[in-house]
Amino acid sequence: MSLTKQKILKAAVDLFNQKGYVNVSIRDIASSTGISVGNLSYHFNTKAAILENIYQQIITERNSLLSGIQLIPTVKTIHEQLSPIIGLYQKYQFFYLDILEIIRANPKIAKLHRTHIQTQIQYIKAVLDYSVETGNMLPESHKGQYQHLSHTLWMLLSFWLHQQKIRAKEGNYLHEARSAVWNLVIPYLSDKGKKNLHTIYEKQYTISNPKS
Amino acid sequence: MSLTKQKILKAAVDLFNQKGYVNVSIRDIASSTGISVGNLSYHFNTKAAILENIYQQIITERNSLLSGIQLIPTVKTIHEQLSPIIGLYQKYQFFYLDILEIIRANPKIAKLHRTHIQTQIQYIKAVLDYSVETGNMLPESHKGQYQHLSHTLWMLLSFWLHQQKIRAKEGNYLHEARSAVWNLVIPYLSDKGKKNLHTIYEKQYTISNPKS
DNA sequence: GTCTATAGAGTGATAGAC
DNA sequence: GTCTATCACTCTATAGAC
Repeated sequence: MSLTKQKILKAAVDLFNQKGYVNVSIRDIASSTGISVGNLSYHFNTKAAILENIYQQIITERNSLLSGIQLIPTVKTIHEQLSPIIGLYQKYQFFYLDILEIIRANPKIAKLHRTHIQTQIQYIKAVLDYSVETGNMLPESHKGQYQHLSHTLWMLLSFWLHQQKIRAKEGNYLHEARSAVWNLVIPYLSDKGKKNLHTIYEKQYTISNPKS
Repeated sequence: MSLTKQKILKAAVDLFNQKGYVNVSIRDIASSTGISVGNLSYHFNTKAAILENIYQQIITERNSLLSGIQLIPTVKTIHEQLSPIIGLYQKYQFFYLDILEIIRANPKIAKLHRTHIQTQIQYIKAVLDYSVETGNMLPESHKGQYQHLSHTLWMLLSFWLHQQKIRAKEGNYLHEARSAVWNLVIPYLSDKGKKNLHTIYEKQYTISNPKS
């Protein structure tokens, strides 16, 4: 990809994150890149084309992130791996914040993203199942329990920034989102799992309380 | 409030729910109401004025709903009261779905809604605390646990429709949102609480599984 | 109260010179 | 590849007749 194309995409992501997808015009992107509208349109025919390229970028980054991950999830590795995952949600936050508008206007991305979400939830479920096997989590107490939990965990991660924006809470995004995840999981941890989690947070008083 | 004003607000809510707040023009609202743009502007100076009136309507309905509620929450009354609350999220879904765009463009509503959310979370917390007193829920196992849980419950309720739209799942909104709430709470229920919950769902196999 | 007509500022996208 | 100029359109809001 040409340098100009890369610069356009970078400027676009920054602007989208700042003002929201629908509030950024191709004029804004052009001037922020330092080129003319005509030139921008030469590189990307439409605004949708820019979005599609960014989405490809998101998928690529996420895949390379997941492929680099330890296959044996322990409490510690899960804790550490949450960091880059949450980081992606932040880097391309406009996509997750404005997802409803985006899929309304772009059926192609809508479909891709839908299966992507499905994959993510199943990935979480697999980590939970494996944690049962390694004795960090208790077995399901009723059928479907961990499917539900996976779904809620996904919601927590993918809407965390959204709720933070709405409530105008500024705190440490990574830290708080990760705390919320662990607090949700705690009741399902075995004694072994709890002990492992405690080791991670031992330097702190406890898993941080929400700021009410 | 004049009949015309009421008709405008009703048409506006319907259109906002269908197409999303930003995608509805005052022309759309006028023609859907069956009046001219000029006439619409006579009744509401700006699009923001329409939104503010709708927001007032939401608050009024919610207050009258909460004031009519049993003060002694049991598992059964909580279950029943979830229905009208979830119903409100559905009736004014555009507000919750497009909340980010709405607060971006309307600081006044942003501030009101922020304190409103705060109240809701504290209300949930109060219900949990009371449920501990009545023996339906276990005492907190660590400080801040139920504050966290209240927050997550609020997220689940307020983003449920959002995730449903994104994932293009059509199922029964009330039924599924309520199941998600109970599934989140189950690990914290006492034996008494579990028994009471079981009574409610006894005609079903179990609390419904998510559709994967 | 209700209408038509229009101002004025945006938008995405394109034509055509260099 | 890059630019300027412009088309064709949509939007909110208002002016002024009835």
